[in-house]
Amino acid sequence: MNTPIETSPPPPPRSEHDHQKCVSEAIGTAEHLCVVRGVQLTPIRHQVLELIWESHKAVKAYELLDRLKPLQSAAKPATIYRALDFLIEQGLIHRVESLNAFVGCSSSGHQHEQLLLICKHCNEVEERPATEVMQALSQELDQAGFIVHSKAIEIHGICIKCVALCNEQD
Amino acid sequence: MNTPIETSPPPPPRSEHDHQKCVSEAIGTAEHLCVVRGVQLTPIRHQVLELIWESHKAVKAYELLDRLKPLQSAAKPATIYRALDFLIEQGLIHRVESLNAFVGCSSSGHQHEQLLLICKHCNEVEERPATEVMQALSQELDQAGFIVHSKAIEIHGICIKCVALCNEQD
DNA sequence: AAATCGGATGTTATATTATAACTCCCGTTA
DNA sequence: TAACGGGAGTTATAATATAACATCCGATTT
Repeated sequence: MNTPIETSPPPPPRSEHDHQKCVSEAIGTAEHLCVVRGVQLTPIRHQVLELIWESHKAVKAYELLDRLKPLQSAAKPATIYRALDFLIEQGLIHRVESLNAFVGCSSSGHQHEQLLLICKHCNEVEERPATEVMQALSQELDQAGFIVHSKAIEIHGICIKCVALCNEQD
Repeated sequence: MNTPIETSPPPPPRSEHDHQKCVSEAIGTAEHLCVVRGVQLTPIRHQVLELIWESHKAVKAYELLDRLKPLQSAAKPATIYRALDFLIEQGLIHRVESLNAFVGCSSSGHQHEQLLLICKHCNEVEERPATEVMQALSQELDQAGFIVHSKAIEIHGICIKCVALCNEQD
């Protein structure tokens, strides 16, 4: 019982998941949402979103700038920050406040406010809807009489993939 | 039945609470903890802590620097950042990640990780232990197999005191 | 076609936040 | 006294972010 050679896709390089799928879903959703909302996912914004989605790691603005320059030779800090502002407004990326960095949002259409689990080892950021946490949080905020505009819930530590690999302390 | 003049303290300026009590408790706790832990709450560190405790607002590092200079003419950015690093390490202040700012911690002795409710109107920061939220969060993180090092839970909005005052949008 | 308008981008400059690296001082200890 | 270690002084610079104004370009109106 051999695996059929002709249909098996090449495995993703160093990771266990099909990252192309992550990217195409995210970009596809973004394109769709922007059409629906009547806003422009311009070439620059599209490129920045793609650069962010090259990995699940949080990326710095100036790192994005360096990576954008080969594609947009006129790119300056304002170029990046404007694109980031747009992508955040549209809920297509998260700003990771505790890192001054940015990461793609997997649930752009749905609720945007999630737990972010930030791994110090691999630097990847995992989003979790964490409905029970959010529910308890809503209750707490109601009790406090606090009118919420936005939430940043950022947990730093070691992700499950890295826990296995790293037994030295961080 | 007149109030006894000789014992009534002057009311705190624009606020409903006895802020001197906040300050003296915080400073007292800090002094005590530093002795217990065998670390030095040096004059500079003490002054920075006092400056932070002048209000419940989140304060910027360079704003603290400006306010420290009259007391420590040699103060430079490093002076402030070293003091802030120390105070954070000792759990005496919070760094508000989403503002790049700092605020006193009211529960220095106890658990340090709390909800921070950050009012956009008055800029004050309220800490809340929010045990139910924290419990749900612990469960969520256990389920995710994530080893926690630190948490930042920051909610932006309008606090209950300001909701009454401000009906224009923010 | 010309005028105009708004959104996006180009461009220059600068503000804000934070750290590196090296020195000095001072009190403790070997 | 010498060595050490923590705290602070000092200089320089890195990293992050925004302001302000000019230009371009496509859509709409005149």
